[in-house]
Amino acid sequence: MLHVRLLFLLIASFKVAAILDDSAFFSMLDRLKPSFWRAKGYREMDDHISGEEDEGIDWDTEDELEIQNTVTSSCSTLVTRNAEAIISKEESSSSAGPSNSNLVQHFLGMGFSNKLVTKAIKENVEGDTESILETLLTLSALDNSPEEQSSCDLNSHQKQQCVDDDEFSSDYDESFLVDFSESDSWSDDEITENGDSHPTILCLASMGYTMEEAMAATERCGPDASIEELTDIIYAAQMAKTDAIFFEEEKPKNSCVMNRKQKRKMFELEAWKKKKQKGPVTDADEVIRLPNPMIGYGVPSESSVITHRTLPDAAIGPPFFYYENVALAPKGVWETISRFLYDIEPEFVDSKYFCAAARKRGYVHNLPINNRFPILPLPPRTINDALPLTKKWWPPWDKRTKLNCLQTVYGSARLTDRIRKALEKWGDDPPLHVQKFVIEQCRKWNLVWVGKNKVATLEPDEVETLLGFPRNHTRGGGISRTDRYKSLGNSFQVDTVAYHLSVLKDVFPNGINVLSLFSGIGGAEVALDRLRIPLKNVVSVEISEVNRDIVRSWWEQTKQKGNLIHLSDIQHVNGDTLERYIVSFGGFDLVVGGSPCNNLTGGNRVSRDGLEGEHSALFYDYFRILDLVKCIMSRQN
DNA sequence: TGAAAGATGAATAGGTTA
DNA sequence: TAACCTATTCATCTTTCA
Repeated sequence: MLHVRLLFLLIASFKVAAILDDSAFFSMLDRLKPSFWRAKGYREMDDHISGEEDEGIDWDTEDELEIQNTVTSSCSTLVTRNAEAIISKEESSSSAGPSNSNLVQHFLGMGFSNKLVTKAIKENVEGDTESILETLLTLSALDNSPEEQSSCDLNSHQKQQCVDDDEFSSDYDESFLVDFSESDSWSDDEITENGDSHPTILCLASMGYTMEEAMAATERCGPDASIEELTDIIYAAQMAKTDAIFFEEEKPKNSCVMNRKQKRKMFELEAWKKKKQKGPVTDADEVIRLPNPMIGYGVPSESSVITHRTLPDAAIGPPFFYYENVALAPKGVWETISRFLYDIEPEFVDSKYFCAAARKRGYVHNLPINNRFPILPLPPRTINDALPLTKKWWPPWDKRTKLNCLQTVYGSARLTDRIRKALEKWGDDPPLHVQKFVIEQCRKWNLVWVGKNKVATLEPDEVETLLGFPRNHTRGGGISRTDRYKSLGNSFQVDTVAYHLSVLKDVFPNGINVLSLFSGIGGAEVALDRLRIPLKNVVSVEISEVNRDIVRSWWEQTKQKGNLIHLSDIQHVNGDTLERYIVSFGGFDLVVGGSPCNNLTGGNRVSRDGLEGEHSALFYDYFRILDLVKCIMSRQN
């Protein structure tokens, strides 16, 4: 078996891209973003479960069992050793001459040691970066030749002794997910008798995944699965790990597995080379632009409608899924979301084409897009039609016909009082600067005219109506006015979502099984109900007790015939949970949800951190669960 | 103690103009 | 084409008040 492992060492020593399809390779590696691995520690399972949820569930999933029996591969030690060199402060003081300092720093930043960089530069006097890079790769391979791996290869016992030192661990903040496995029981039996292994497994191993990971993923997805699919599965399994694993991560590492940082380094290295070869990234390559007008594949009120699109192969097949978030997210966010959700192009739609309030959102889904229909009657699409009592008092110099986005916070009574007093000074024709001030405040806080010189904030029930919910949907049950605004502000615009989901009515005439993630106040459930699509089984995952109560109350008041199951924390939803429901229901027909936008929205002045943000990172749980559902369901079919 | 009010800009896109 | 202007944004934190 030794020669097989030597092969791994060689593979890891050279460009992985050479043995992979470029797009698959970069797609896979690009997913390994820092935020991806910076998920918060998982807490104990304490999901609140109602309905038919059973007690005494065995939370150890088959997936986890597979993972927990995984082992570490010695092949990735190569990169580990390089990475150790990266963070050596002593080494970081370059000995190269001043003229090369930028070059040295550049390669140091890639993760090569100062020693190797200096040597490579000396060997390439012309200073050609491409040549230096090639030399560095070669030197890295030699520097990590099998002879130098004495403490880290050959058998599992010895591998245990290959411990990442403190310096290494401290530098790699993503490393808490490094150990996919806790045991280290890789036996040579897991390589085929003749010493060969499936090429895909070799590729995965060369990327730093353990052989067990690679084999488990291959087993689950079949031998013909793409590298991208396999890495997705491995990731999903990783994310399904419980906190016990994370606590283990705080201990000194006994693994030689290439960690996320190292994988990222590899990606950066390859990406830099690719960039050099192709030149600067162009808009056409990567940037997702918002459409103008923002009508997606079409809205009821517009004549130009796209009725056909081609989905990526990985996106085809059950379940249907529907993901939502704010359109105006920081740059790169939608590219990442799209990349994770099977490279489906987002559909950006402004709900101002459905109702009287703007709501610019992006939707990634694999639903059909032909034969959509809206909920009837169509909701009013102007402020005056939606709020007819305001028409009488609307001054001619306020040209608004649409409200801006319905937010989670609203203007105060004191503000509207100040506006009234400012206007009363001037009679019917306030000067332009006063008009400008008033209009600015009205736009900012969505104020409407309710009397002479009187503006007012929207009432919660008016917000409910504008968003397509039943009046008083969020009222009562102990919820404050402030929390009503907050829950509503975080919700779907029902008519918009229903228009997209309407295609499911013919597909599931007898009802639908729904996995609703980040349910909130039940926008998806209300949309399906308003479409008259029977809700057979709904597993609703929502962290807020107040919101869960709202949905439960709606469920009872609308006399739903199906089953509603509530789970609280999406981070506790694992493969076993999902498999139980899938077996019980015969599968989920729709996975729907919009993950938190807190760290994406422009209104957040404190922590607009993108998908790395504390809340918005939960997008990866949406992907994790969706991918698990797809995998479990495909395994059952 | 909980609810409401007030203070806190930047990122981004689109339009206009020189 | 670049510079400038305008408009928009599923928010967070601290203070005030009843």
